[in-house]
Amino acid sequence: MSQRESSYSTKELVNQLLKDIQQGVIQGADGQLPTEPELMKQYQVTRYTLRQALKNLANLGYIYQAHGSGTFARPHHVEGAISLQNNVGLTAEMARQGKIVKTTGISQRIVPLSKAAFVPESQKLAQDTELISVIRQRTLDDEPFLVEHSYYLKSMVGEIPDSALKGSLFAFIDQKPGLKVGFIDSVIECEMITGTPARFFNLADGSPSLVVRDDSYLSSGKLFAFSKIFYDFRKTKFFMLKKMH
Amino acid sequence: MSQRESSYSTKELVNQLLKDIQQGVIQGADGQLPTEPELMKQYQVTRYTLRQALKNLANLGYIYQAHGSGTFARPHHVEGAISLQNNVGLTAEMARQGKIVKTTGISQRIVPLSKAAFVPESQKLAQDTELISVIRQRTLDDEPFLVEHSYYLKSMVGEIPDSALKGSLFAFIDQKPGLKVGFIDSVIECEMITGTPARFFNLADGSPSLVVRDDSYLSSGKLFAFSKIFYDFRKTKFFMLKKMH
DNA sequence: CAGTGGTCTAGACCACCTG
DNA sequence: AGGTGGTCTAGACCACTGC
Repeated sequence: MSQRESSYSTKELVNQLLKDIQQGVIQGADGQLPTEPELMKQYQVTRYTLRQALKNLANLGYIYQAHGSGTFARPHHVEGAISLQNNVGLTAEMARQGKIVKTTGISQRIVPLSKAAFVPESQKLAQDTELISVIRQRTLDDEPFLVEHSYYLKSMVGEIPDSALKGSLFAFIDQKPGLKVGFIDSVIECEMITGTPARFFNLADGSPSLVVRDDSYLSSGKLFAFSKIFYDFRKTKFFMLKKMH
Repeated sequence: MSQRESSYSTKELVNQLLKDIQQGVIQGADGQLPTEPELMKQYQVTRYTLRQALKNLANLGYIYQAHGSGTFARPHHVEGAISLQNNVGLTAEMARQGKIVKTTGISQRIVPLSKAAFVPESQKLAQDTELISVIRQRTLDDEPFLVEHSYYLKSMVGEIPDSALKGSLFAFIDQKPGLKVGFIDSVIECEMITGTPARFFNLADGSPSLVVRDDSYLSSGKLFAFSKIFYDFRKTKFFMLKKMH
């Protein structure tokens, strides 16, 4: 761990603690971390900030806190799995595991809602709502991995430059002034696929696929996009940590 | 909303707020809830307790808070979906939606780890660890829904009476003194099934299934069970809310 | 600029685990 | 009994939104 002049914000403390945990410089041989009073002193933060940071790390699966016993580092995650709770984006998350996500196929066009292949799960929009339809094929370590079909509400996000389509569309939206992503409703299911997705994965029509349906909202609560992502079921595992209380 | 003598705990406040939101007695026509100072006054709690409760409700998808604008009720969840974040158990969650989960087939036996059909994702145990193997077939509204194969560490949970096998094994564990469930690692994937699960679902060998692999830990951090649940992919949707920040 | 939720401080007391 | 994390109080200041 390192000393600092100004005090840590929760976010900074999360990053610093994570670094120190991964380098093994704060936990003992049994994985136990210092007590909260000691961590408060070491990192010069109040208990509130410390506990916010520890809660974040627990939600990400890096530590757990046992009432009456102490705080402990956890052995690492399931290999190759995609965290459902993590929100750094797919590319960044895979990069952490040394894997590379590339976008190999893109198409963009404008359609009215009435012509969309699917609609949001829990929201009604006018039939003539203008949508930007984006279909992307993406690979993981140069092998077919997913087909993503997204609809963005044109009235909310404006134009999407081709340069933004190759990387994280999510980051592009978040950067625009006045557009802050708030939350995403996800539905995970298993569906038979045909046509383009099946061919991209080199699977027969009628093969299964792990499918994630997302409805994306701004922090203001307004829907700005909805999408459907087809994953190659042979290469995909989703991971999450459920906490009891 | 109702008046109370003693002040609410966070958990009680969550339940009370949820009731008041679902009955529509606190939000306006546009779904906006009173401001935090007003809610503090109405429910006689401090801001800390109130915000803990609101955070819980937001994580469950019932409300969202928009910085600078206010707190709003959200339209309801995806029909028939199983929340990945909810921890009341499958039976109770389905009951909320008016659906009934029954256990139709049970088998229990003792096996060593070396004979288990699968092992925990991220933990090594001795090959001779004694396990209680439990296989259960469960229906949703009297139609085949899932096949669950669980292994419990005998040294930790002791005997499991037949009476406990019909309902929530989870609740049975949690009730035993000294056994408090802490967290569960879940991995979701899509897998081809054959044999018993396929026949239970009336599907051909090689049909897909939505599979959830759980590793269950006590609050002390010790693994006490691991399981694999096969869901009929035609009837299963998982739901979760991802929050950004 | 007024009003909203978001972050942080400082401190008290409670509940749980271990010796 | 002593030490751990969990909950709660009371209050300050910051950041964002909308008029």
